[in-house]
Amino acid sequence: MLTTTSYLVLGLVGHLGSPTSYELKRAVADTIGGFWSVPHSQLYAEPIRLTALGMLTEEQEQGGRRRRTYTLTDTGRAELDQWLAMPTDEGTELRDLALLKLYFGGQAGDGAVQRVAERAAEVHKRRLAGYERLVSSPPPNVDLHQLSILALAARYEEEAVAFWSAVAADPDLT
Amino acid sequence: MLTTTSYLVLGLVGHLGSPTSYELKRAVADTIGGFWSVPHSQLYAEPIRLTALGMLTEEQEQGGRRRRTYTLTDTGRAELDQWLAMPTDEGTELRDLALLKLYFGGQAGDGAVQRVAERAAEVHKRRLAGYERLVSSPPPNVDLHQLSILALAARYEEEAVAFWSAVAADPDLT
DNA sequence: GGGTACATGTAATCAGTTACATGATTTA
DNA sequence: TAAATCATGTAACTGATTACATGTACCC
Repeated sequence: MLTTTSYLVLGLVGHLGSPTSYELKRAVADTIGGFWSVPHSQLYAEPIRLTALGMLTEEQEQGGRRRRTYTLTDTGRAELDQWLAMPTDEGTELRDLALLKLYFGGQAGDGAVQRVAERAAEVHKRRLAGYERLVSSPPPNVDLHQLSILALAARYEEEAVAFWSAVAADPDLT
Repeated sequence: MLTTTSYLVLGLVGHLGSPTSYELKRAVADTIGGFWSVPHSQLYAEPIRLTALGMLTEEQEQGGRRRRTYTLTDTGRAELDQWLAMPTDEGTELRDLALLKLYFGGQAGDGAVQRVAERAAEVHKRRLAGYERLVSSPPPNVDLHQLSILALAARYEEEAVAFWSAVAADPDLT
């Protein structure tokens, strides 16, 4: 019934207190987005569903932008708690278009693998720099668990930079 | 128009020659699944779409299981080539339910983070073992690009094991 | 005061998920 | 020959994607 997106929203609302959809969007873009992305339209649609289910309450501004702010209900809090406490057997899915292209690299034309690899190396360098900036000067209301995740993500990005640099240097992996 | 799933199917059909949907399913489960999963129903539905678009041809067995085998058309091959040659700006998304739960660990009840971490450590140990087995004795028709990806995935799994073990040992990260 | 970027949402379409269902092989 | 598992598919529903659209604030 509830999807992962639902729990993500419940968790964020719990963490942020009484955010608007736009604030959810910002929070996702800043941090979670790296390992669980959600398009912003979902961050408008999902709170509405959750409100209908009694997991959130909605309060709308009168006048101005007429923004809606959401807060957890006791039901929503209980649902979130129970989900957080349940271990999962799913591992990590390294969803990555460039890896998918490399996977089929044997079928690619001349130079294709190298060009893909060069771009991927750049992308991961940028992300790595971003994470390092975040870890060294974290925004307010980022806690230790969240920081540790950023550190793990940063380590992955390091691996990825090394990996793609090697592929770019020797696209046929001889 | 074409989705990533489309290209995944085109790539697999190109790689395997003339697979059935079931063979696509096996190929995904064995290797790609770790970094780009697709439910099996899509591996039945998508080739039908691609056939309608003229990118695949379908041949159906008479009698027996009446399986359908697919092969690339020239159009399909061209579409795949062009996609493979195009670099992408998207990075890796580390889609991981356990990380998401840990992200909200500050809101979780007593012992929840630890239990999630213990399970996650086990899951990643198993995956690591699986990748190592694959790398040391790869199945036939796995090429060098694919092997290198498995090696990268294995390195991530090592990181993950270390990460989750540390969290399990000290859930509050003091 | 006009442009530009930020902020806030809605609508249509369709891929993806989930569940169901049954046929073919193997094995005990 | 019964049970279990592998293999092959279909159907319904809905969440996710994509595109559009407009309002508000800020800056030059």
